Amino acid sequence: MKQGLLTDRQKEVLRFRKQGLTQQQIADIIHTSKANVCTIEKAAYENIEKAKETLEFLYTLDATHLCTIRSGTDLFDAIGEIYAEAEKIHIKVRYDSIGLINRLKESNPERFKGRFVRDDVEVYITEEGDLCFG
Amino acid sequence: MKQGLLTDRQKEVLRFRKQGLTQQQIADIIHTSKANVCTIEKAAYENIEKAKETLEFLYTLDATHLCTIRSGTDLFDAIGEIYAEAEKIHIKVRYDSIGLINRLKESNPERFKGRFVRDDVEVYITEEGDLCFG
DNA sequence: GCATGGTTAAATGAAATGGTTTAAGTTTTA
DNA sequence: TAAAACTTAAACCATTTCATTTAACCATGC
Repeated sequence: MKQGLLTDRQKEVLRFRKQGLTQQQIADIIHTSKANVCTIEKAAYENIEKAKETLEFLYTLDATHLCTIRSGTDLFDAIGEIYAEAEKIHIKVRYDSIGLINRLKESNPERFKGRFVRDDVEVYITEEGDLCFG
Repeated sequence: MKQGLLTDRQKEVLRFRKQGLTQQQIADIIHTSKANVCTIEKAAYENIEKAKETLEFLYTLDATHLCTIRSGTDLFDAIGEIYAEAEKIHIKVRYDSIGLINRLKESNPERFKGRFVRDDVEVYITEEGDLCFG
């Protein structure tokens, strides 16, 4: 059965990985080679990427591009920029500073290092003031 | 090119639809039958569903199930329940009431009708107090 | 050096997906 | 009610995807 993008095999491997098993250990359990476990895991992450990109497209469908937060930017400067840009187009952002930082961080936790942005972040906003990040 | 789950064809159709065109109008523009536009559009929504399910799986991988908000529940009762359940397992929710309602609503806007929940919503929480909805 | 953990490339077969047509159905609405 | 809008089913073919194997390749740590 395949509910979602991930195959049963891929979910199985991800779960074992989450438990801290090595690829070799997993290979032994599911009776295949570690190379295969590696490729299955890799395919899983590619599928997850695709899923994220798909939903991002959805956002851009009814949201307009607000601004780009450049890599290296301080988080607090970033939210300042977001508020400023939103004001320019007369949309009130639906989040306070704290909420905004939380939204940013949870959109893709790996993208932040402490107070700094690691990669460029595209910011979209809906007419209702909801934010999406790409 | 296919960046994400949706094919170029599918994105094209979704964009035209967002502009309010009928399937027949789109069919004329892209030189095919309206039946085909229908199936393309349908496939697009199936892919979007898959994308959502995929990310939901990711959440459940490192989040634990907190509670189920039953269809018909008042939103304000729902957030009360969420706070109560989180307290039981000694996790502090990372959102205030307003932020929590926003998170809920944007997780799947069609699922809410005014102050009420239309379909059951599964609530997951991470150790850090982040919430996900399934 | 050599065991361990991880990654990569090439090849293969089975399964699925995507776009298409044709043709038969609903539902909506003017 | 009749036209317009939308949905569904069946069949076709080309392309892609998945899991798999084998065999090689980089690190790291002892």
